Amino acid sequence: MAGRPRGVDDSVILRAAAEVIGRVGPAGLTLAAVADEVGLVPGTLVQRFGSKRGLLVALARQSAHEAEAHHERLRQGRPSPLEALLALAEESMALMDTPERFANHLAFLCMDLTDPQLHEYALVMHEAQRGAILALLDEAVAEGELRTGTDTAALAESVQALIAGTGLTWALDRQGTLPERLRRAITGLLAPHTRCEEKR
Amino acid sequence: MAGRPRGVDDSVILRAAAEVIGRVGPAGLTLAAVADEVGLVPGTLVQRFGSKRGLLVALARQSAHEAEAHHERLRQGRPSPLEALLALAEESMALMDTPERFANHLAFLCMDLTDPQLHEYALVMHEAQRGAILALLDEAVAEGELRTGTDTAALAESVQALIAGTGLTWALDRQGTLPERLRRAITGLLAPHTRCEEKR
DNA sequence: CTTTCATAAATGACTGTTCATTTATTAATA
DNA sequence: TATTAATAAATGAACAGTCATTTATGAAAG
Repeated sequence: MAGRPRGVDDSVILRAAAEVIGRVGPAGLTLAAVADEVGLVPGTLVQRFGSKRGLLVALARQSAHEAEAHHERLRQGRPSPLEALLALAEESMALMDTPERFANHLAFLCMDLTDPQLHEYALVMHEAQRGAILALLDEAVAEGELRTGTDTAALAESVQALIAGTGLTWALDRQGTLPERLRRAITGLLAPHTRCEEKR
Repeated sequence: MAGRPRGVDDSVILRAAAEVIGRVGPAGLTLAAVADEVGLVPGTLVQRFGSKRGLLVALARQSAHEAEAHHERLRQGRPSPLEALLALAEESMALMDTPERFANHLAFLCMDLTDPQLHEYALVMHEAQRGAILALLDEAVAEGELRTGTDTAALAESVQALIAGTGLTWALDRQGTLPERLRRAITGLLAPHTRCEEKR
């Protein structure tokens, strides 16, 4: 006994919300803007997600799930663990192709940090990313790309910090492209621990 | 020709604004909250700073000037350039002693990035910090703490990214204290380039 | 008396939320 | 099969609250 079918799917609405956040930031986000984007009306969004905050929670949950799923199939088709690591870094910034969008999405993440329920999902994403980084570093050691004995756990934390931090410096000084700066920063960090570095 | 003297100084108001931002975030910032903090009334702030945005611009300007002045006298009393560098990292997070406050101040920085006028001051702060980091790294090379031939420019960029990024990871997983994690991350990054590392 | 600072009240715009109503679809009944 | 009931989705108008800003007025100094 189903009633009227939904005109637009939840995931479409959430994607629209993410798009709006990227454009006007989390503070400028309004139900009217999201509703406009998908051809609905503000009240409908409240009825479907309970409240504005409910929509944001749903968005955080979807993002977390998507990120986890993405990390699973990251190694496929990459020539080496370290190349896969660089790909992870770049693709984690997929939605942030301009300094403004990066800033707005980062601001959304900051908002997450002050709301217990949102923080939960942000933490899931964060730990999934660190797990993926650590796995790739361990694999790099196993395959001989990195020196045996490397403290991969400490390195993983630094790599993760470097990814977010490089995005921020890029958004500030706006020089070059983000992918190229990520590549430079990460390879610079890992260079002293690579095998070929031993020949120096 | 002075009329009635001001009850509270501009700098006091701006400090209060920074405090409010740290507590409720830039989105939750309201003129009423700031006015309350200093014992004034919202309208007064509008008259003195032109608008809410004017107050934020003034805050950004003051922060930039304070940061520049602070970097000047950073080397004094520090045993070594690298120790001074660690001090710089820790003190740049002075206002962000809790994960929430870090998140809120970072969100304010993100807001800066989308407003041309605010971005200008954020850029000044950013470049002043990078200049200070670079100077300390160069000094470390000159004094023999770091290997000669080290690419200090590239390293400075990484250090700066690492500072902000480590703050973010700390705000997310909330493990340990920020100073100790900053110290670990930065020394880890620099370790391969230190002199004593050559003995390996 | 003029100038500057501060106040208090009022305004106007914006926004999340609610509610009654309409629309579209499925299930049951004769 | 044709018709009716039940259900969920969506609408549009209205509500209530918040907040920055403006205006008119008073107070404190030179």
